Amino acid sequence: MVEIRLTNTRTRKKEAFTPIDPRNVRLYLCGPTVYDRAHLGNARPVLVFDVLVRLLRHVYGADHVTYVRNFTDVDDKINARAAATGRTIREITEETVAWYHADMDALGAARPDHEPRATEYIVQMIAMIETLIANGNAYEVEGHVLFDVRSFPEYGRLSGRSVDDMIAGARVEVAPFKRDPMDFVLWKPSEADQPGWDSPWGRGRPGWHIECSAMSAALLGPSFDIHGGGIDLQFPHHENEVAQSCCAHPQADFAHVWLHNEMLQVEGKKMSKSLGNFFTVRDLLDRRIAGEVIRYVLLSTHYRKPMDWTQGKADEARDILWQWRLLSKNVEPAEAPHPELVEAIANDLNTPGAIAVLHRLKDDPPLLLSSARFIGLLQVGDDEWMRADFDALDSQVALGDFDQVLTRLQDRLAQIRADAMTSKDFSRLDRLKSALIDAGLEVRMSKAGIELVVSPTTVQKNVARIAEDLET
RNA sequence: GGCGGGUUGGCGGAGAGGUUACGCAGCGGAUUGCAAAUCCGUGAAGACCGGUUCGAUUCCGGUACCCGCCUCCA
Repeated sequence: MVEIRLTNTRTRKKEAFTPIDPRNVRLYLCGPTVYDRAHLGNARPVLVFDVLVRLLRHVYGADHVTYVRNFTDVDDKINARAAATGRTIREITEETVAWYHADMDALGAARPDHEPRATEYIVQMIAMIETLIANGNAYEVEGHVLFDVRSFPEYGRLSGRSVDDMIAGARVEVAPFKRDPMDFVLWKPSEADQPGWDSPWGRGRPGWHIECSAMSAALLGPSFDIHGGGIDLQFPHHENEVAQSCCAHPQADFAHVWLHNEMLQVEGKKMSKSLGNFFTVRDLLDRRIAGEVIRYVLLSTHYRKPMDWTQGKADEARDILWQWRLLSKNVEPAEAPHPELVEAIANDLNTPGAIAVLHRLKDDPPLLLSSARFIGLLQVGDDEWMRADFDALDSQVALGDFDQVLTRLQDRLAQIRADAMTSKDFSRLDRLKSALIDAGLEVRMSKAGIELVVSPTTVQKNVARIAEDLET
């Protein structure tokens, strides 16, 4: 069996992965707060986990993995969006969930087994908060319930901070009713115009952190295998989850392995609205950058390193995928991926190493195909982006399939070339050739004949025009 | 101030204490009416300063610079 090694934030080491129960390997990934389109950085942990889940299913069996990713659908940002647009919270969250699904689908990320919504687990959250109060880890004050960080000696261990350090560096205004400045909210009161649920502490809504603790416990149990997210969630979100879950389930030990991906940058800078380099996955798709291309770029840097999104990388990825697509056209995939590729992924999800393996498989298209698919590339149906549409074409001639246009062109060119070879006058042929190259076509002439190959830059419309002119 | 990530050849980007990463670009050759594609070959690296070692880009310490978290942004 393939040995999987993962870097565990909890221990700061790369460790051999041993599931609690090999018949049911359980993972949890913090999902989005649904108030707007997912930006490119949101896609990174999703793809990291997508690759991880593919590996785990390969090793432990497709039916022996449970992958949970939540939707946070109660949050003050959502409330603000509703107030600003005059729409209902429900409309906004439903719409955003649908967007999220569409965008992540486009990146080839398989849907998790469960996608719980926070609002469906309020009962479990209230129960967990009651337990925390009963255990002496939380207290109610002025309609709020707060977690008492001093009651959990391990607090700060995941993120490598001590409570005292955090207080020293804190720049937060501390609510006067907190026992300790680092205490965080489990439950807070809602105004009449805010979403709220009845609870032992009055009508209110949950704090952010308790959601993930309650949903992971409900769907995966108090102890499970892998928990992940962006490194920015390590503190406070994940630290607080650990505190809540471990105190509510003292006999359990919550997530065994913590995986954190480093952040994404754009052209060397942090992606932010103020820098004007902020964009969503949908923005890229709308610019006709294929989901598969985005996936390739994100997987071409190891998940624990900061990664830079650049247009140059997107272009290179497009060209490589195009080449692989041509190579594996009409090819049946081999039965299994290349062992070295699986080994690379098993070694702390070394996706750049896996891509290097793919490059070496150019001579074996079936194996290239099965191996690429192991990391979600060259999937059936993801090659839509290779077909330019004819919508804008206002040709007089009915064109039919573009392949037929190319075949006709090839034949005409071959004829013209044969004539040129005898007359030694290549001027017309050269003019045609450069016109076709300008239109983005590859023109391959050999003794065997002429082959026209579409490239990522082919403007089919222009090629069709040339073909048309040649006919008349 | 505290915690963490990064710094590899022109660009992107890995593994490994000693033997080719890989890709893109470049260069040389084969091939071609000319090209393209393809094939063959090839140069090019490890921020800086110390230490450990027979040997370090890889381990340890320090310096510099970049980035992030500590503020419910993955």
